[in-house]
Amino acid sequence: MPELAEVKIMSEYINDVCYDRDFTSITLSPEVARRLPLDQPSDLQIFSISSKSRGKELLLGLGKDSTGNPLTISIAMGMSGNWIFCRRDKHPPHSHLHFNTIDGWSLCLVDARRFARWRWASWSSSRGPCPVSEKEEFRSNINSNLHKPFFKKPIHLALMDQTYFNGIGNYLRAEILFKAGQDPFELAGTAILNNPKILELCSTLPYEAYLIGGGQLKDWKNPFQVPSTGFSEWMKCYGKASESIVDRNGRKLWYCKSQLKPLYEGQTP
DNA sequence: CGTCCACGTCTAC
DNA sequence: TAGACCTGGACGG
Repeated sequence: MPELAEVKIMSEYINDVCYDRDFTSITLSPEVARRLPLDQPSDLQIFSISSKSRGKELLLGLGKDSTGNPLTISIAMGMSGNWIFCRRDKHPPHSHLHFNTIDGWSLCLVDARRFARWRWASWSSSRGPCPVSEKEEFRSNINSNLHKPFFKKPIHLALMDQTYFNGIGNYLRAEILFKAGQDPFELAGTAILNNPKILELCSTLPYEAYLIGGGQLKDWKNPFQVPSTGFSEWMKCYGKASESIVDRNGRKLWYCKSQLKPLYEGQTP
């Protein structure tokens, strides 16, 4: 579920609810304990929690270990992951990772489909810069690599690749291509060179989605419980467009032929 | 009841 | 480049 906007909202939620809290333990549900262990360092008795996001990746900071090294957990939220801060005796269904305070509260990762992943690590080296919080690095990372074979794939596939487009997912892909008037089947390198709107929208659209409270489509709900009314109107293409195909990776690509620049009219996949 | 579908990665032929 | 990994909601019979 969550793409850049939703992960950024979650990160701010975590900072909000964990501010000035003391945590003492990390616990896992039996469903995930074997597959995704997260052993608590023996010298980690009392810790704080702070959060950052970078594209679709979330990084929890738990202070430093006894030798001064920062303790961080890298988390990917999968399709249905979200966070809730609640009493320790009132964990909601499907809460699989819990950070427990000394006074009976828990920060819970709730994830019905269990696609979320976590590990003791810093930022993943396989993900590129964040198009929103590291806009210039995001752009230069792409512009300085445009000659590489990676950019010979169609733009609709390149946009889903987290090594360059960290944070872009299926609904943002559809909205970016649509609002850029971009033929989804043009090769990524030439599309990016000829249509500056693409990279610009990679930054502005996730930020817009963030400002209106995220994409509250199905199971994902803004943990701040902000009444989000505008999202279905903000979304112009995903789930609405006249055309869709299943892409090479099995994801549904939504696009609208009538919005393409004249150059591309009449062309077919 | 059943089938299809979902905002994402992973790993294994 | 399929599948594997999962649950639940929508919708059809």
